Amino acid sequence: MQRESFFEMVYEVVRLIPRGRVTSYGAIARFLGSGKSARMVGYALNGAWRKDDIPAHRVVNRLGVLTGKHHFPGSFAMEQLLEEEGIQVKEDRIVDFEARFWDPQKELNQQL
DNA sequence: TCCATGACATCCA
DNA sequence: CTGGATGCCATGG
Repeated sequence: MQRESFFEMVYEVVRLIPRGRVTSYGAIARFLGSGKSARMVGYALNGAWRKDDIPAHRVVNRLGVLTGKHHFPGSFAMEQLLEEEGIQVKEDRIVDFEARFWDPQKELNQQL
């Protein structure tokens, strides 16, 4: 029995994303389980904005596009938050996405 | 239980 | 580049 919802699991992973790094919905989905779908991650992040602990701006789609910037509370732009951490954003896309990419499955596995 | 929705991922035209 | 279709599956009505 899952004590936390799928959302909570996603939130935990997002919280672990290092500053100045980004990850994709699909990566998180694979990390949680091959059976999960990236859609669920996006769906979960949809409720993340309610929690100020969740750096949802570090989560983008597989192309590094800020697909969810439209869903942000409004005051703060996704790009602004990203550049604040040293991440360059150009045309709603993350510059050097591959270099900035943070794979939970890989990175966390090293530490564990 | 069925139906609709969704911040995705892939494939194809 | 755009747009449509399909797969994926948790959540809510």
